[in-house]
Amino acid sequence: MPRLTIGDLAKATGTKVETIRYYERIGLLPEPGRTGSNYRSYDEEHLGRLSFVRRARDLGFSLDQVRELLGLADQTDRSCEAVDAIARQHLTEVERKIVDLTALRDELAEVIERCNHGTVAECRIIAALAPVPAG
Amino acid sequence: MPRLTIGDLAKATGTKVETIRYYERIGLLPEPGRTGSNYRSYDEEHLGRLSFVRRARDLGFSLDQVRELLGLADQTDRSCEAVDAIARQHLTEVERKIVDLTALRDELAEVIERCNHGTVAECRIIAALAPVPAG
DNA sequence: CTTGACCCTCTAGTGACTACAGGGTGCATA
DNA sequence: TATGCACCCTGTAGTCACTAGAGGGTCAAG
Repeated sequence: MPRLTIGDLAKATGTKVETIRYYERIGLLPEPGRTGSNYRSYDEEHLGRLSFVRRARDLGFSLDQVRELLGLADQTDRSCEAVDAIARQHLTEVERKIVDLTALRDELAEVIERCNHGTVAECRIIAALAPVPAG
Repeated sequence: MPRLTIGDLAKATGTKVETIRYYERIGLLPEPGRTGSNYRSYDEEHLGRLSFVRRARDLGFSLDQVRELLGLADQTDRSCEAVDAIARQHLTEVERKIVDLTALRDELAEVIERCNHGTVAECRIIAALAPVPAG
């Protein structure tokens, strides 16, 4: 089994070294063994676990959700109901964010559209923000 | 001119009291006068300024952007080019976020779709995260 | 034997708040 | 007059998910 330094692991997973140490500190990744000179020493299992974390993060799961998913992934003969629930909850959140941002975009676009490129005093963007016409 | 306590201002703008103090601390709002018992005392101008900040925040501008917009709003006879630029830049960011989140939603939905509600070992959601089939 | 790339720990910073802890003030009510 | 409650004050620390830096040790190549 080949041994990896933290830098190797970082390269293999597209993670910064500091982030790996951070994940270890918060208990998301297990403490690896150490070499004689106190360097962290990883194997394939660590690589798999970190890859899991990164893929889940790329899908927008929070670290708490990733922690839960990791815990569930180990209990292979349980029903995957809980996994499904976490994923669906996350999907709902993402969909809500899209709705919110879309409304925001429309409002912003409208405000910008109205700008006649004159002075600040006449600016519709500022007017849209200010509660009174600067009296 | 009616005087407002920080609580009045909070109610009038839908802002938490702590947030108003925070805005003052970071120099986004001017330090108000104080009463004999050291309570902050606000007037209509403070109300206008905080309303401006909140509307800009609701439109998703960062505090740094709000600071810039506030500075620009005071120079009424300048061209509103800079205002327009900030707003357009923000719009671009919002649009990029929508694109990213939409791609994310599609990927998540696909992963969830494939879940056959069996055991964790067979779970397609976990499989989509794990790099190897748990060998 | 020195240079440079890597590794270590520990601390503090980011954005935009939020939440205490530990006090003081003001007003109404019994 | 006491007391209770809602409000105000300062200051500090917590949130999330990292990121950056200080100040040092290790290792391989030339």
